Amino acid sequence: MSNIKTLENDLPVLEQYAKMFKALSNPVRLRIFLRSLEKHPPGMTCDIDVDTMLSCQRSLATEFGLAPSTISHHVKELSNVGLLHVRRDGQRVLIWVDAEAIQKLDLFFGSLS
Amino acid sequence: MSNIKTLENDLPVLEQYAKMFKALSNPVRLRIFLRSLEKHPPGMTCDIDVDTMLSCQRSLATEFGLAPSTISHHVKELSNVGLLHVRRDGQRVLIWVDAEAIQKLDLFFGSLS
DNA sequence: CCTTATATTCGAAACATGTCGAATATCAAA
DNA sequence: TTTGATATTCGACATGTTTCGAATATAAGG
Repeated sequence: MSNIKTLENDLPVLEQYAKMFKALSNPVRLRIFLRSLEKHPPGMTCDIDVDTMLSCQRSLATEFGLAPSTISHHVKELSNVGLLHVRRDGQRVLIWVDAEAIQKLDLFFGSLS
Repeated sequence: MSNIKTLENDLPVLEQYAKMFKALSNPVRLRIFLRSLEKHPPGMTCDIDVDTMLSCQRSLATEFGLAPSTISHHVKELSNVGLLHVRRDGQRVLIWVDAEAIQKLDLFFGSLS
C-alpha cells in the first residue's frame, strides 16, 4: 500500500504532500515545528499534558530574532496544512504537532527506500 | 541518534533539510522525483542499469504540459540539493535519485514518531 | 559540414513569500 | 473598566519562484 506507482499518478495526494513539504521548507517554520514536537510529542492529546505544550509565540519571536507577527504567520502556515494544531489558552496560544501528519510523512519516505 | 533535541539546534543541518523540502515542495518537481525513483530505484548504481533510468526530459515536458526549459530548471533544482543525479548520455540526459538522500529523509521522519 | 534532435541558459513577466510595523483583537488581573 | 500582555490582521515592500520563448549548446547521423 501507498506504493510509488499509485502515488505518482495521484495528483491530489501529490499536491497535498507538496504543501506539507512547502510548509517545512522554511528554516524558521522547521524550527517551530521541531520545537513544538519536543514540547509535545505525538500521541499525547491536548488534554493530557497541556502544561508542556509549546506556547508563547513571543518568546519564539525573541529567540529567533523575528517580529511576533512573523511567527504568527508561520504558525498559521504550518496549521493550514495540518502539521500543527493551535488552541488559544488565555493570553497564550498553545501549539502542538499532528501525530497523523508525521506518520504520513514517515510512511511516504519509508515506502521509497 | 539523530534525535530531535540535537537536530533542533543544529542550524546548518536544519537548513539542509529545509532545502530538500523546498525542492520537493513543488508538485512538478515531486512528480519528476517520483518518476525517476520508479525508473531507477535507490540502491542501484548508474552503471548497473542505465537503460531503465529516466531520461528524455522532452517527454516529461510534453507529459506535464510544460516547456522543456522549465523541466530543465526543475531538474537542476532537485540535483542542486542532492536529491537527483544527472548525467549526459549522448543527446539525452539521464537522471536518477540519490539513495542516501532518501534514507536521510526517511530517518528524519522516523526519528520524530 | 549541415541538419536534426535534444538540453541549457538567459531575460522577462507574473505571481508568491518573508518580513516588518501599525492597527486591532483577546484575555487576565488590578 | 482600565491597563498591560499577548496574538492576529493588514498593507507595504523587497525578494524569490515559476514559467515561457528565444538564443545558445551539445550530440548523432547523413
